[in-house]
Amino acid sequence: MGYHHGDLRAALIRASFDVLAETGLERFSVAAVARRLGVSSAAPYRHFPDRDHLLSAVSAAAADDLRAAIVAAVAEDPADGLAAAAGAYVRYVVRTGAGIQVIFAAELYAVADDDRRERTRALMTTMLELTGADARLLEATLAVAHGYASLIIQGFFSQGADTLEEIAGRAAQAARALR
Amino acid sequence: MGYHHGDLRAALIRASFDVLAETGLERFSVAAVARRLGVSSAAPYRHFPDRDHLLSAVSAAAADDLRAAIVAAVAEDPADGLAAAAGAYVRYVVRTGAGIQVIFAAELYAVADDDRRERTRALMTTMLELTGADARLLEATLAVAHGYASLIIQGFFSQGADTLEEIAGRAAQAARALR
DNA sequence: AACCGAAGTGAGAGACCTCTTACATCGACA
DNA sequence: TGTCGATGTAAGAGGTCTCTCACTTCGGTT
Repeated sequence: MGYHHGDLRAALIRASFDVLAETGLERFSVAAVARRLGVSSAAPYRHFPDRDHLLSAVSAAAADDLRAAIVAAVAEDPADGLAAAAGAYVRYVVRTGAGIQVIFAAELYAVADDDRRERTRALMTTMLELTGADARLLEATLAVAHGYASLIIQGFFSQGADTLEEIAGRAAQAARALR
Repeated sequence: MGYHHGDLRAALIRASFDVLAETGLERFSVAAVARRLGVSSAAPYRHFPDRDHLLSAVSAAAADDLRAAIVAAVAEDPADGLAAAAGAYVRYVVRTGAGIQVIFAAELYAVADDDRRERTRALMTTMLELTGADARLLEATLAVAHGYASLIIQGFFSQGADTLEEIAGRAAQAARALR
């Protein structure tokens, strides 16, 4: 594949996940994403007007993926929907490593990207509709899942001691207790 | 107050909290802390060998403060200890705005600062001892509190709609349900 | 009173980042 | 086949940051 990449826009979003997982949002840079793809550091600006818009697109993609993962998990175990959703949430974070850092990142709200905001909202309302939980219980469940996920990302769990799968299970268990 | 500051070391740590609250860990910089205190950007390096050691000291201070807040809250309502602790955790975040971003930040584990690690550990064992909870329940409670706290910091709750105090109450309520 | 060390300062090297500009390449379509 | 627009590049302006170095200030000790 030569001068032209093919689908750089999509590749940038995918590579951004990797960079976020490796360095964290804190050290995320457009330049690092470009390097990872072997394109010049100017190339991303053909597809996104600035760094924040790239991150915003990453955020929208993450919200969509997470939503899909939750939908699938709830479909598999509808009777225990919220717990399944919480487990899926944590597993998603383990898999993608980063989406979460960006889905709810306030700084990105500055970007005039209604798409993103909408997809985050869709994520929430989907959970509401699927599980039939009231807003309060949903909020608590989200907090549990987000708490476990954040702790994982921040390196709270000494690796090796617990499988991430075990942690996801405990998150689901905790969500179940909330009801 | 002239050329010499008095207690710049402590002032740096305090100002770091403000900077963290305003800009987030993501955009934290030693230079910004120095600016805020009106000292030269070289001054902090008289007290901390590098940026990570400053953040590590901030982290240790945050862990201590949070621990004290939790101890006080549990003492006030020992029968409902874990819920009180969760509420205190969220309120602490609201008050200091930032400590949490740094207490569990994996990147700082690189710093050879056993003090910090120890104080984070003390925070956990204190909760264990005070409340008599088993490790599993404690973990779930921490996740709830940390989840609510992270969501607040990330701007998930549209301000105005809920008082932060109300949110802290809901976090405590959720923690209570876990038992 | 003189001095010494702790704690400041100003200047700047070196790294990295964001984003711009002028130019190069290539695929699609006339 | 020729050309044109989309998508890439190289170079660089301008910014911020971390951390260093040589020098200054000043409180406390002798």
